[in-house]
Amino acid sequence: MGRSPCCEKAHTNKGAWTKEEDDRLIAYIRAHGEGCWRSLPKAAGLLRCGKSCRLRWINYLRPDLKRGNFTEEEDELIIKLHSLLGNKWSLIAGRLPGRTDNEIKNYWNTHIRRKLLSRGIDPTTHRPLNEAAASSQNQEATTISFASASACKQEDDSRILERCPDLNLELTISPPHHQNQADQSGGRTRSPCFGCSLGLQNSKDCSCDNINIGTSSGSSTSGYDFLGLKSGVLDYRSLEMK
DNA sequence: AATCAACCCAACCGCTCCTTC
DNA sequence: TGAAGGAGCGGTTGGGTTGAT
Repeated sequence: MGRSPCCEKAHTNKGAWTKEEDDRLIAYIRAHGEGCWRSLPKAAGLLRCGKSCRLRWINYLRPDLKRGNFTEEEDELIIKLHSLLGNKWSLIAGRLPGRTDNEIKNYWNTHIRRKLLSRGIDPTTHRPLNEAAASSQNQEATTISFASASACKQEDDSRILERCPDLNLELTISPPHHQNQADQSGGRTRSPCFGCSLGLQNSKDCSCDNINIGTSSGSSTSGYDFLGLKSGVLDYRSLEMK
């Protein structure tokens, strides 16, 4: 029983994508945009599952992807965000323009985990290894993430700030706002620059024209948009507590 | 040069969440 | 209100590549 499969497995290709398949997918999305993934393969003449097409596009073919090695700054940012968000790779990816959740997840598992371990830091709890070992015997969850936030949000917030005082975590929940909204209406998307979205307004990292995206004392109705909730980088749904 | 192990990363799988009816 | 469909997410796997012996 259970759900019907997302596609007819018997007539779909699996495994590595060929150049021809890539070209077909790119051509189709250029012509029609990212529409319904389920129906896309048939429409594009691809013998692939819709999920497979989506993954291929998002992780590999999207034109805005940044290829190449991670910088030291990206490393540190990933570590910092992981300490706050846990394994919420899509949320973390939302803060790293041009990087995908899959890419960051792979990079975490292959590089950063080891890097943290070599520093004597538990990559799961972001605490010193000996301390992490001790607390794990304590049965008390110590990971600071949204997964544990619902029960003790206030406590977590203060702990997060304690560890990352440079990150402004005045989170606000607002209705989803899609980046292409402005595009669709012909307007220019006014999302904050990367620096601003990390709470670095007026710093050297801020490259935007100082759009007021709400520091805590900034815009009256909008709080600070740390996770890009208003800028459309992320959808507020992603922040739901488990 | 051959073999083996470790590493890397693209892709798959199964699940959850959201939307629609 | 609940069921079904679709999209997205995170964990895992498998094949290719690289480095060591």
